Amino acid sequence: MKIQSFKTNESGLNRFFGPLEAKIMHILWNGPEMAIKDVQAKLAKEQAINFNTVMTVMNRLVDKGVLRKRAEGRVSLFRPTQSLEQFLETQSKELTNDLLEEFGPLVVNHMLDALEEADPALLEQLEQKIQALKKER
Amino acid sequence: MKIQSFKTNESGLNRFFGPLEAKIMHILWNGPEMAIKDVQAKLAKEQAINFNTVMTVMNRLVDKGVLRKRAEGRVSLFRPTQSLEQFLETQSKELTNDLLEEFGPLVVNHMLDALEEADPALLEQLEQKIQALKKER
DNA sequence: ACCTCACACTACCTATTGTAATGTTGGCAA
DNA sequence: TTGCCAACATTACAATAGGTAGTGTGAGGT
Repeated sequence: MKIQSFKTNESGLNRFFGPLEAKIMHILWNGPEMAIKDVQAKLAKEQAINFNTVMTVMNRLVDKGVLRKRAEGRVSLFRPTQSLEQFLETQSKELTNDLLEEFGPLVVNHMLDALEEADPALLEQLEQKIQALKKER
Repeated sequence: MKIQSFKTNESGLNRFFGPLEAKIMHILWNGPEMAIKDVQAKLAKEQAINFNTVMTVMNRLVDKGVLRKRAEGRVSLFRPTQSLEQFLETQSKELTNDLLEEFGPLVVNHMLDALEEADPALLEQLEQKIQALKKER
């Protein structure tokens, strides 16, 4: 399985995951390989949560291919299959390609409008990358 | 309600709608204001489909705000609230903004890589737009 | 008066996500 | 040795989204 939907009404990891899934991924991305109990303990700091609930969701994340499970004695240890950076890289690339495929030039204009308002520095970066690309040819 | 999810494993209108919803929107975007029966007739050319099914889905599209319903005698006529062009414009803008918000500079790079491969002409367009923006200031 | 047609209402199915009870098993303690 | 407990597996239920469709209702024409 794979991530296959980007939510426009959420932010951060919640754009790719359900709320509990997102919290779990956040924890696993900001710590070492962990057992279910460890994740539960971290989640419980905010809100009491059932062990089995955490287990079910973590196993589903394994099914989806975003977590990897490894047996260590009778305990299962979980860690993301990709680093957060890789994940964001993969997702943003996929989304960018999809957007260009689907909308083509429309997106180029929106991109510029958005860049101009939000972050003129990125505009500079953009121009320089274009120059660089031109030189390559 | 509003569109709130962009599917990466689909294409065209199916990125924003369910498969039946997408077919219905396609029909309404490529024809005049229509009654349920008209839409059903068009759908039935490919595949027999129940009148009530079409009605339910069309009413849900009204709830979502993408269709508008108008009583004409005892018949209800439906049409999109936005033109297809406006819809795509809105969606691509929203998505572009979200992408930049979420990923910032990452997206700028992917955008360029994708543009270079897919459509070098867009690269030119991009550069010219940047020049134009710079002059404005 | 009644029948038909369009619409409304309701319900069920599948999938996704959150939630949690119940079942199973293997290793350690008494 | 026996038996309990911790961790895992299995199963199930709720909510939401979307596809499907039966049943109910009401207004117009016959």
